[in-house]
Amino acid sequence: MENRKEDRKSQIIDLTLHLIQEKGYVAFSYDDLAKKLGVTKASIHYHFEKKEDLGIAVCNRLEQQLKDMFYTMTHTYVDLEKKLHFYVTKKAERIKENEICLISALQKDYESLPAHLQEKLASLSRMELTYMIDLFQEAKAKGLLKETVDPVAVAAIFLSCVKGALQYKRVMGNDLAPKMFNQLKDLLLQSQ
Amino acid sequence: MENRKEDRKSQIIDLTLHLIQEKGYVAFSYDDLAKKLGVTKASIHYHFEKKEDLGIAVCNRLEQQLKDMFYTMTHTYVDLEKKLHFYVTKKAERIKENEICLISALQKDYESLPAHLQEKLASLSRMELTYMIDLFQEAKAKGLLKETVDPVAVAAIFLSCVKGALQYKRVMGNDLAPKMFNQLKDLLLQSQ
DNA sequence: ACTTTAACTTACTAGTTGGTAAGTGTCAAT
DNA sequence: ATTGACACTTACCAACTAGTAAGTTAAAGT
Repeated sequence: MENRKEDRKSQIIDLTLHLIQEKGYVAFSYDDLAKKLGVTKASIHYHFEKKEDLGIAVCNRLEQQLKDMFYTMTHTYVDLEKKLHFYVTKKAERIKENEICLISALQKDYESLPAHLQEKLASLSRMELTYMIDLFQEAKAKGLLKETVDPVAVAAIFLSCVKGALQYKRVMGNDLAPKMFNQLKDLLLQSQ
Repeated sequence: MENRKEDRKSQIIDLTLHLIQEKGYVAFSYDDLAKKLGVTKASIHYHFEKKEDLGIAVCNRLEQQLKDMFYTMTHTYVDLEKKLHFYVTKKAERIKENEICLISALQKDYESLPAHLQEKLASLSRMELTYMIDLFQEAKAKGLLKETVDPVAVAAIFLSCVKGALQYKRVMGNDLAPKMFNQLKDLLLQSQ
């Protein structure tokens, strides 16, 4: 059957996602995967011949997740304030589960990445920022944001804070992230 | 002479700083150091027996740099805007040299770090944030910031943006970072 | 019954990693 | 002249890395 193969492939990608979050691209190994799946290293190489192939598969999965999330966000809510709130809480949930942003996790090993993966990752990063810019642009057009707000700048600020909050959580506890996002809400949203 | 030894030690720490920025703690090796210094690997082990020892020396160097910088910042300027501007431009200089924040660079490999280094790094990270909180607290007391500003939250937001800007520079070019910091200035400072 | 294919395992290679033991040359102090 | 510390080098080691070649097993297709 066709899906048996796809199941195992998918399983490997899932596991790799978690391992990259935990250790990064350089530090995770085919042996880590093999041991956790109860198979041999060579079996992983059968599904993904080179580490780079697996890395690209992970990036594609990430791209799909990002697209799905922004699709859900823009199509399940009409109200733009709720769209933003959806994104913030969705990301905030992951902070509580100790899930570091995967794009950040890959970005840290950028210099050690094969060229093809570097490009993939750069385009992923641009994509995420572009989605965010669109969102703030739309929100501003509807008068939800303060007049002085530049959508490009706040998109970058917002994403930096999401990624930063995840890092600070480890050393500063759980209270900091909500404070940060409440503060951002106060600073950005038009008070009525 | 005493300083011959300290020179070489210092030289190794300097090089390690750059290598960690480039590749991270896990990915840099004693062989990298040895080749760049034109000596053998064993010679590096003579100065820093374990990789962890070198890691701790790097953290201590970092701590001193951080203390020096905040000392300079708080004692050469009175105005908060100028203090922050000093901090941002100091960091911005490093952006141009493709130097990402070293604390961030180490933080990304957190899970792979020896326990002692994890603690050292956590305290370094807390220290940086605490300095920043003090700064914003002082500024708020002087009425420079908006009433709704929480010093703890904005300190974390500001540092997240500094670290985030460094990462976005690679994929988004040089224009984004200034936009982010001008926006933050607009959002935080009391307009008159 | 035969062939093919997917999904492996066994057994390996070559290179790199952090780390060590033992020896070498240089130099300053005694 | 001898000692002793310093800053190394040579020559290792065991563990781990990505990656490969060849053989195995089970199931599906013909």
